[in-house]
Amino acid sequence: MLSHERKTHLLSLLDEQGSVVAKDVSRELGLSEDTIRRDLRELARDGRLKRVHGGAVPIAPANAPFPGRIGIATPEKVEIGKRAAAMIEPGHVVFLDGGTTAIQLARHLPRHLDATVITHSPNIAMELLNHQGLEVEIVGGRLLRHSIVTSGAATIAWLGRYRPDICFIGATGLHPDQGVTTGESEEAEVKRAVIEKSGSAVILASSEKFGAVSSFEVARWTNIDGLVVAQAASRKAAELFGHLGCEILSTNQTGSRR
Amino acid sequence: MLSHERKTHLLSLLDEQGSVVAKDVSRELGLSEDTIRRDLRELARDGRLKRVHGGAVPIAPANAPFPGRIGIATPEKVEIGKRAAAMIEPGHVVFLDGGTTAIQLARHLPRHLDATVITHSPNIAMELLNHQGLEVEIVGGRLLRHSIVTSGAATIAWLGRYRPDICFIGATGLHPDQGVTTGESEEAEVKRAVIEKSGSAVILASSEKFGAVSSFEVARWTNIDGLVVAQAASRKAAELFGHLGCEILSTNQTGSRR
DNA sequence: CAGTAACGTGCAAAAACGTGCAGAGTCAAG
DNA sequence: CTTGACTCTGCACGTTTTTGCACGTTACTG
Repeated sequence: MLSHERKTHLLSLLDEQGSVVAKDVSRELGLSEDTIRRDLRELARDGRLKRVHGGAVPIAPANAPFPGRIGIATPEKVEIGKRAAAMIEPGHVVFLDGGTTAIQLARHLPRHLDATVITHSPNIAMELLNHQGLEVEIVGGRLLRHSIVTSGAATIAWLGRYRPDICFIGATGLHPDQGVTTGESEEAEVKRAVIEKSGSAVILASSEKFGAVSSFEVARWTNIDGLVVAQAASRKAAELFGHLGCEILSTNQTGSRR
Repeated sequence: MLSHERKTHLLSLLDEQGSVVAKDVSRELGLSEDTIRRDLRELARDGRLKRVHGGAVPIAPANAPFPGRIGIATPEKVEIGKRAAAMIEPGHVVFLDGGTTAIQLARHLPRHLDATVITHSPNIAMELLNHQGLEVEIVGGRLLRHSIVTSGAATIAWLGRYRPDICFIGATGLHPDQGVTTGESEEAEVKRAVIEKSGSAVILASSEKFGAVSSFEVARWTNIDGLVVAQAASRKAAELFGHLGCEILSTNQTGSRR
């Protein structure tokens, strides 16, 4: 790994998570802390970040009023996003739901992937501007402020035109008996419609949602093909959802094939 | 293998992966590291890449300034945006074009204005998230990277559903005889469609566009109702466009209301 | 105020580097 | 066909950069 790659990695971590911890990065990359510290020192000398005890923080701490950046990226969401991104193959037509985990997916798509992404989130669309090879299709409609997605009758009608190969859906409740649920009625309708049209449906599943039930049903388990979970949560996921007929996908498991 | 082939290969690797490691490439191609290093050195001398210890990285580091943030806000665009924002009244249904000037308009909308904004730019939509009173409607379609708006047949079809009270349109050419023009064919079609559906059409007119002609016609002057210009450019605007039947609007002039 | 974690510096091994050089291949003139 | 100039490639060798470890110092934590 080149020193330059490391520095880029550090800066992007800083961008995604708001801070970096030298120890964590050294473990993640399999390098000594000294090396990471040296990199951080040099980046700090160049004014690219601010060095603090234990790691580093962005140079201008209060520079993120832009709402597109909201939604803190927990390591778990980053991991799930990365794993899900690896499922997308060249030529695929993919639907991407809104939400912080989906943003991580978008962020970790290979930079030159040749595929089509359909999304109803302007947030996701903006995130994908950097990906040259990608064709991006936006589903219009009334914008829901809270979740930064479009919804409503217009959105549903428009969705009827698409038949994605695969869709990646977020949810706020994942319960063995109650199925996949979310907290907003309109959003639930959109998710339902997407899942129905898609060749396969994959849920982006943070462990905090395990066992939870929200008010509006998105799908029964029989309609879900896969569940992307973090490595640390894969055992719990297998216990809860393993018998429901959907594949549990996490890093280094169940086929690491891209 | 020819030296030229190798160099092409190196550059494409760089493009795909964001960096190349001399050792890896030498192994991959079955050549000595010296040869690869020589190639890299020459490519670096020609300014095609940047040499670093261990390999090379792209010349313009992929520091990808978040595209939503780019779009320099010149004082003139800010002034035009402010002036145009003042034209929007409670209850209005407004169409907002994409572009840097339109972003300024969005940014200067009263924070609690009770109105509806229709836009085909995810950029604008994100900008409007902060405006609590606003209803935001996104027009879907294929995303044009360069201008950050949707376009294409789907967008045009979708537009058919709206009848905005007023639309604010950007353009790259404003010529007394040649009318309003822009540099992208698909975009021009969208702008045409919007103007046709709108109760009144207003152009956001930076003075740099005065007298310019781009390749694709957006509208004739007879279809344009207003031209928002900066104070400093208002005299020139009056000379050029005053006789064409559209109102020239700038701060402190021509009735600051509506 | 004591214990722990993080820090910086010096140092040595390893990796990568640049340069000079020799062998192999190419090409055109003789 | 031969010869000489030229280029490309890989190797040798000395130099520079990077990296991890050791060790003494500094900064947090309770």
